Amino acid sequence: MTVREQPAKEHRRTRQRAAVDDVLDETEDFISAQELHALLRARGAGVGLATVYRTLQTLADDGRVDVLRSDAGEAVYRRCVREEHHHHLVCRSCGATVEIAGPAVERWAKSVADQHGYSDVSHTLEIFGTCPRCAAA
Amino acid sequence: MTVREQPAKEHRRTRQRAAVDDVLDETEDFISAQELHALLRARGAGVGLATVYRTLQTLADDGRVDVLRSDAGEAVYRRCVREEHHHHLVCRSCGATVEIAGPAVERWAKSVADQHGYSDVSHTLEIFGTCPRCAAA
DNA sequence: GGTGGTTTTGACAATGGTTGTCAGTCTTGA
DNA sequence: TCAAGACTGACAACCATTGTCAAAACCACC
Repeated sequence: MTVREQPAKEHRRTRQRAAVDDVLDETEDFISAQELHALLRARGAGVGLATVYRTLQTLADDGRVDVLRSDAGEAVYRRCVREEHHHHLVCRSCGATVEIAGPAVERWAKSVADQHGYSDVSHTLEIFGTCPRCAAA
Repeated sequence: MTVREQPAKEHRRTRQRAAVDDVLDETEDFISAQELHALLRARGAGVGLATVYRTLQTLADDGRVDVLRSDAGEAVYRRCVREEHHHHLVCRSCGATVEIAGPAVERWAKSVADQHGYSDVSHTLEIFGTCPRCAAA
């Protein structure tokens, strides 16, 4: 039983928030505020950068998006989904990405956490390497 | 945690690096570069901020300190307890950290990368949860 | 103890993600 | 329709971190 039950205040529906929502709906992976802003600008739905940040913060506060920190320290966001997550094998050089399922790793992480009495467990795992094409070049 | 396979180059021994080392030795928890810099200044052993950053980066590259990202996105450092590559089980609430060795995961990551032809492989893996003490509170 | 070639340092500028500001705009309930 | 006030956007401010480069420190090697 969690104690934090903020009754998610009502917010006004605006064009900008709808636009951010749309992008989040279409985006499977974590996305940074900067990327989201660039995407919106590219598709013509201009939304101020500050507004993107504020909207994401609000969504995060309401528990409607997950927030992580990328390796570079950038905050990245993703629509909260309860579905099984997957990991990524990313090319360091060209960014080519392969999605990876690792049920064994999930179980391992869970059991390690259990052994130490940690509850409410989540984890992050990314694999980096050089893809065949970049290795050949 | 990120895997690195750089063969720890030799570095010169300087007053500044010794000072940073001392602080790390005395510090149980993760500490930010800014905090470390302030500490050094406070105790009279003035070390430039850029130098603190460089020293920590070097130590991290050599695998002699662990690097994490605080919730605020700040990079935080701690003397490595284990020599080999390892991961962390971190309490979301209080930051309590347990170091984890996962040889099976290392092998798994390697084999997944191999299957897709990726070379020069590294990976990051962190487990987050609520530690027993915070869960009780 | 000198000496020279490197490495390291530190002050400062630059970068880049994120947040603060505030006048003007838009949404909503009445 | 109308007023209250929530929301927006352009821009400045913040701040951790990195880049720069001349000066200082270090470490073989004389």
